[in-house]
Amino acid sequence: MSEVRNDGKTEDLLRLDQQLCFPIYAATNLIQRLYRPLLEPLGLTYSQYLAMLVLWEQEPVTVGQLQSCLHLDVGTLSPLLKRMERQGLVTRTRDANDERRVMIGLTASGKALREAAQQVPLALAERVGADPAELDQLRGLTRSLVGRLIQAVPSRTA
Amino acid sequence: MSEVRNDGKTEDLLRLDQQLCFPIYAATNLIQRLYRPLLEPLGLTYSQYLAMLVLWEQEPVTVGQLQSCLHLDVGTLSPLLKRMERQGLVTRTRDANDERRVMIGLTASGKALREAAQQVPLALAERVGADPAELDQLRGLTRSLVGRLIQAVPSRTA
DNA sequence: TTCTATAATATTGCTTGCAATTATATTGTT
DNA sequence: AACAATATAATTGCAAGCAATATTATAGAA
Repeated sequence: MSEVRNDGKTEDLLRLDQQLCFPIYAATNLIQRLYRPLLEPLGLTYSQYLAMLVLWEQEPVTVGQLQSCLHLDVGTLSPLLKRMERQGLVTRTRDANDERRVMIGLTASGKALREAAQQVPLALAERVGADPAELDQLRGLTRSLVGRLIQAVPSRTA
Repeated sequence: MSEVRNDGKTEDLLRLDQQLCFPIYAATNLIQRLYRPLLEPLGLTYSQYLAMLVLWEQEPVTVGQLQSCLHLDVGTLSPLLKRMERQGLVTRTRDANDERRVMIGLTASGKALREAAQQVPLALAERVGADPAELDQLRGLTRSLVGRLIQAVPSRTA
């Protein structure tokens, strides 16, 4: 009988352009499409590139450390790292002191790849061509959101 | 011989916390993990939820329209829509005027699902618990980035 | 009309991404 | 020492996500 009963406020909350999640989702998909042709010559996917960014800073690192750095599930990282090992970028070795841990290290060619990767960030920034100050502000706000999300998402370790 | 030769500036560009892409990437993954338990009772994945948001606003719609609304590849949308059809949420019918087009419409239960979805945005906002003004600002900046990205990403229709 | 170019969607093959489960190792308790 | 609890990583099963390719339909040119 009654038509769709809404006070008008809750109805608007379902509009696509009211969502915050959607532009973030769209941005990450579009960004990955932009990275692809830049990373493909390096033999890297976008997530592999992120893993390499971690490893180029610190190495070796356990799978769990990578997990908490990248906020990724182990079910994502395990096969990803195996593919990277198969490509000769990283080494996977059990920690002798704690056989549960797997240490991820860089091979020589993994380390060498850093040189070629140097130009990726600039090439991408050029393609996007946005105001650096605006991007800085966006990064800050997004980081603070990520901080909140980490609190909000139930840790699967429980 | 020579150590890693960098001027220090380009080196920093490869640091994970220098990236804008990474917090966006992490945010979207974490957001989807937050949505999952809210959407699972509705029988929706996150991307299916986004498609429903479009359809609840306008319907029927062609696959191509959904594609440009959501900035998704047709290779993503085609199977997604088939799954939604199998679940009885949407209908897929060839346009009689142009047999190339497939019109996506809502079934009765697809329309009805809107009621149950009403509480999702508020439930999520509550879990995240961030300053609404900050989120508004973030949404604005992200939207403008998405606008730039759309320009930057080569359209596959070419 | 006929033949080619373009448009719209679908399919294939691959890499994520995650929940749930499993396998193995360490720690803690008794 | 024995055994449960915990920690770490791998595996399984499913749904995206996209590039490349294929398929079918319309539009355009000859």
